[in-house]
Amino acid sequence: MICAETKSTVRKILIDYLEHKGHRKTPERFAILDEIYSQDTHFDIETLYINMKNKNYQVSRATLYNTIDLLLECGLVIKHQFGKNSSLYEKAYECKQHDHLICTRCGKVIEFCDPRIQEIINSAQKISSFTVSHHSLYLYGICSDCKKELDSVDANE
Amino acid sequence: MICAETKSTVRKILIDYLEHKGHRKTPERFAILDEIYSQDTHFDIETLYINMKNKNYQVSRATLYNTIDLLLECGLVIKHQFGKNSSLYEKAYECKQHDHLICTRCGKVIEFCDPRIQEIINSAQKISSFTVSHHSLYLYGICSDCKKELDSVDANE
DNA sequence: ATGTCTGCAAAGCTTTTGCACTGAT
DNA sequence: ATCAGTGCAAAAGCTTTGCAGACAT
Repeated sequence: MICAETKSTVRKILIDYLEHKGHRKTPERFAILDEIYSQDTHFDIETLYINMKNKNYQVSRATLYNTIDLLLECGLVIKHQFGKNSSLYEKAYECKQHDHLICTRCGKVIEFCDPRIQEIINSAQKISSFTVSHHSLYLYGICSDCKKELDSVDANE
Repeated sequence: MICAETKSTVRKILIDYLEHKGHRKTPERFAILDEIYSQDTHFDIETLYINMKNKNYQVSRATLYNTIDLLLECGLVIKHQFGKNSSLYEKAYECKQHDHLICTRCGKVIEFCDPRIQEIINSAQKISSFTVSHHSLYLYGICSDCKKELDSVDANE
């Protein structure tokens, strides 16, 4: 799932960040980081909570939220809101940059890559004088499976 | 704020949609549509609720949520989740296509346009066999004002 | 030893749901 | 006259907060 090198690199990033900010290096924070980097898909807080509980590493939801905030700040995690109620998160280091196609009917999420997005970001930064740290491109639509189902519903009307 | 022509066009779109789906043409639905199209910025449900209450047109939150769902389905409204807790909405007809730069520190939102996004959508549709109806591109970063503040904080450390 | 971080439970917010009533068809 | 749609209030779900105790420094 995750190579040892990535694991030690992200730990180092977190350590540097915590030291720079004067935060404590608690075991919970590293356990949460490890768990997140063992995930290969988007996850929500509840799933993370259950997964860690199942592995007999119990942390409270409050700590998960606190720690996720830290990881967001140091760029090790990205937060998404795909239009469902709960936020989804995703590890951010050494993940190939990708964007998301979301089916508005069944909720399916497909990832895709397009280097042209970087050109858009460069232009926008110049115009706005923002410093862009990350982005999310969501394309909402209907997936091919749902399209078929909708067509057959229409046919029955 | 809104020209008479746009107002009558979006009403017509809603009427067509309601008739096609066999839904009733209730006064609440048109009042909500009008109120949304008199907004010029992103809004949340609570703001919409308060605004309509202040104009002595009282509708329940439940009806607002129900109606917004209909308007989303017929493409007259777009839903955003900028990373705050509550969803933000925006009218969708005859709005110039635009995307969003979001300051992760102060929450400021700036809109920008880039036609190259359409090329990306076209490619993604081909590859995934999705039918994309709309999209949201969020660029997260630090705005120039916050950058100044952060620099002065760093200087004091 | 100190003060930050954690865990727990309660509170807060947004959104959804159940039910009786209203009104568009 | 029907039954979809509305309003209200309660419930549900996600996230934050307050406080006592634990532990990294």
